[in-house]
Amino acid sequence: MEVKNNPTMEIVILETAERLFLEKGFSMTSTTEIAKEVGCNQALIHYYYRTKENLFNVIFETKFREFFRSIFELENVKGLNFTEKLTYIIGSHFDMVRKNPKIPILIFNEFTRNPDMVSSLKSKLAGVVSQITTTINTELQNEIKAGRIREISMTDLIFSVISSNISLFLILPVVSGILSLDEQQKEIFINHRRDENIRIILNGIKP
Amino acid sequence: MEVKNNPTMEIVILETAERLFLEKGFSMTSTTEIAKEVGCNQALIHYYYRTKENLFNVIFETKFREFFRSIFELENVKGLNFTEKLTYIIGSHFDMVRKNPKIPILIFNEFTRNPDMVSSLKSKLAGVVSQITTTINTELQNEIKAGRIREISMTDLIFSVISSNISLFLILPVVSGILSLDEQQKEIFINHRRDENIRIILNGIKP
DNA sequence: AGTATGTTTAATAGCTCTATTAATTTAATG
DNA sequence: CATTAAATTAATAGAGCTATTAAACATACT
Repeated sequence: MEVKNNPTMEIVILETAERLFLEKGFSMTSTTEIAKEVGCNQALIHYYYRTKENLFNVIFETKFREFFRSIFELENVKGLNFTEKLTYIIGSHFDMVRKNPKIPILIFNEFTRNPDMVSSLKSKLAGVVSQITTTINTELQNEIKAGRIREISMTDLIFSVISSNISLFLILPVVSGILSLDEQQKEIFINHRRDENIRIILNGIKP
Repeated sequence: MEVKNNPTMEIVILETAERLFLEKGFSMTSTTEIAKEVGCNQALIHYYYRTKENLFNVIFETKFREFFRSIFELENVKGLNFTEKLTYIIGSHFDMVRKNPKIPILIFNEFTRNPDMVSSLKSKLAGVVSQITTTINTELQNEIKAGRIREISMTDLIFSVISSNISLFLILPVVSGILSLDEQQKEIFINHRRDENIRIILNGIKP
C-alpha cells in the first residue's frame, strides 16, 4: 500500500498528450511522438493509460465538459439590465473560446471519427444546457413581451452566440494565413471581431 | 500515341477518394481503403496519382476553389434593392454550404495539417475576394450614407455571413447527435436556422 | 540487508500503411 | 495475327504505429 509520491510522469504525459492532440488531432498524434516529447519510453504511456484511445478519451471528456460548463459565465451579471447582461455574456463566452480556440475543432472531428461517443456525453450535457436556458429565458421572454426584443427562442439566441464566437477561431488560421497577418494584427482583428459579434447579435435581436 | 478510351477508373478513384476524404479526413483515409471501395488494386491509385498526398491535393484544390468561387452567387440579384439583395446572397450562400457541408472542416484541418499549403493558395484567392468586395461595396457605402445601415465594413459583413452559415453545419452533427434528431427534424432545424441567420444579419446591420 | 511494490525501459510481435517493381491482362493497331 | 502501349494486379520492401511482455531500476518497509 504505497502512497503515490511523485505522479509527475503520469501528469506530464497527460499534459503533453493534451497539447499534441489539440495541435494535431487524434490520428496525427502517435504515442511514440508523445513519448519523445515527454522524454520517456513509449511503453510508459501504455502503462499509465493502457491505450491511445483511452488516453484521448480522458483528455477529451475533461475538455468537453470544461468547454460546455463554461459556455456561459453567469456569475457577474446580477444587477445588470438585459442588454448589459447579454453584452457581458457574449463577451465572456468569446474570451473563453479565445482561451481554448482548438477545442471546437477537436470536438467536431471527434464526432465524425467516433459517432458512438455521442451517447456517453448526452447525459452529461442535459443539465448544463437546461441550466443556461432557464436562467435567462424568463428575462428574455419579458423583454419580448415588453417589445424591446423581437420574437426569438433562447435556443436560437444561444446558437447564434456560440456560432459567431467559435467560427472566428476556426476561420482565423485560414484568414491569417492568406493575409499573412502577424500576431499583433491578429490580436487587433480578434478584438475587433469581439465587438462586432456583440454588436451584430444585440442589434440582430431588436424588434 | 493512344487516346484515353475509358478514363473511368481514374475518375472513379477520384470520386471515391473525394467522398472518403470528405467523410473522414486525410489521415483517417488510407489508399488501401479507397481501393477496396473502388474495387480495384491498391497500386492502381498510385499508378494514376503517384502519392496519397498528391491525390488529396488534386481534390482539395478543386474543392477549395469551388467553395470560394461560389461563396456568393451574384447572378440573380440585379434589380433588387439592397436588403433584398443581401437576403438573396445570404440565402444562396447558405444553400451552397448546405450542399457541401463537409468542405469547411476539411479546409480547417488541412490548414493545421499542412500550413505550407497556404502560400500556394493565396494568389488563387486574391481575385475572388476583391471581386466580391467591390461588387456590392459601393452599394453598402450608399446605404450607410443614407442612414439605412449602420457603419460596418464589407469585410465584417461577409465575415459574419460566412461564419453563421458554415458554423451551423459544423455544429449540426454535435447537436443532432446529442438531441438524437432524425433526418426530418434536422431538415426543419436547418431551414429554421437559414431564416434565423438571414434575420439576425439583416437586423444586425441596421442603424 | 532483503523483500516487496511501483516505475521505467528494452525488445519485439503483429498490424497497417505507402510506395515501388515486375509481371500479367487488356485493348488498339498495322 | 503479331506487336505495342496502356491498364491492372501480385508481391513485397520498408517504415511507423500500437500494444504487450519481461527484465531492470528505484524506493519504501521490516
